[in-house]
Amino acid sequence: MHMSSSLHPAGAHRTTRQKLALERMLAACADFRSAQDLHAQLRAGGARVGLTTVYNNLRTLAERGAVDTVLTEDGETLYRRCENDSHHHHLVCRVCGRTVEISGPAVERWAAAVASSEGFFDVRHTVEIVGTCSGCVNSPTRP
Amino acid sequence: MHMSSSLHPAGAHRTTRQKLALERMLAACADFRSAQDLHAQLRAGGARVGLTTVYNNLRTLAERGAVDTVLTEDGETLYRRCENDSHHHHLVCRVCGRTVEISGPAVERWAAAVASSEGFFDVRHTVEIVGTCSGCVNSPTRP
DNA sequence: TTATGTGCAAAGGGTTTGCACTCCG
DNA sequence: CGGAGTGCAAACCCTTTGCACATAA
Repeated sequence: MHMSSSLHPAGAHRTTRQKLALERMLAACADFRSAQDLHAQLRAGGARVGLTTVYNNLRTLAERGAVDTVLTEDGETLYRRCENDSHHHHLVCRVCGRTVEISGPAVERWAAAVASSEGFFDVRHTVEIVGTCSGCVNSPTRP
Repeated sequence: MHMSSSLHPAGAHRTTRQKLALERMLAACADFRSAQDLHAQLRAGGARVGLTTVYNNLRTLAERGAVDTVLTEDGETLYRRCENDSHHHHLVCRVCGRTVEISGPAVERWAAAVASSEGFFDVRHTVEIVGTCSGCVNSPTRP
């Protein structure tokens, strides 16, 4: 049995109107957005896209590592395009949502060291830092 | 209007069979457990407790800071009694759930430094490290 | 006694799945 | 054409809420 005919290379991806719209939307957004949010904006912008499709594509993009995901405490997943292929973390403003991508070789090393000293293998870690950004400290109202 | 009569001090807490059972269960568990899980174990142990009550009490305990909570990627909240009042993080085995409390002055300093260099204030952070513990690396089946 | 606590049943809310239809390649 | 992609509706799953009943103080 031939595993894959020359017609369909391993990860065949079709270009569809919906995918393009979603990718354009992601490219235009600076912060993390929920799937529902992105869908609503797409609809508002006149794009005919289903919520399921948005979920499907976001999941795919996330698996592929093309978008970052963050979990909110109320069980929502937020997505944002990576502007940086390498491993990194986020510093998020709790008021305006402004996000800064940060990388810290120090933490990476620390996490790996701690884990291996406890005899753990195949280690992954997540780090989220939230604070109030300078712009929001002085203005009590949301921008 | 008198805000509170002398009969009922601000945070009145009643001691009930259910609360005691839950607290005993938490005291006996070393790792993070889901509400459903704790409820199932209570039932299995013969305790007559409702799922709603478990949720109610866990929420209260968490607000009070008596238990730590962790969010899984599939939207579940896991609870565990705090055995350590100070700030710390967790190293969790993805197979058996074994948890090690870790503290890392290095990360704390790093997080604080990164945040302030970006002009953020009132910073909080979360760190979760997951890996496969030594006991689970060699045994493909779950304990 | 009485209001706090309990717990069943049902609603909520984000996400996934079933499945027939669409349309890219 | 043929199968990847789409999207409605319904299922899922964890969690919360409504409300009548139980019970600690």
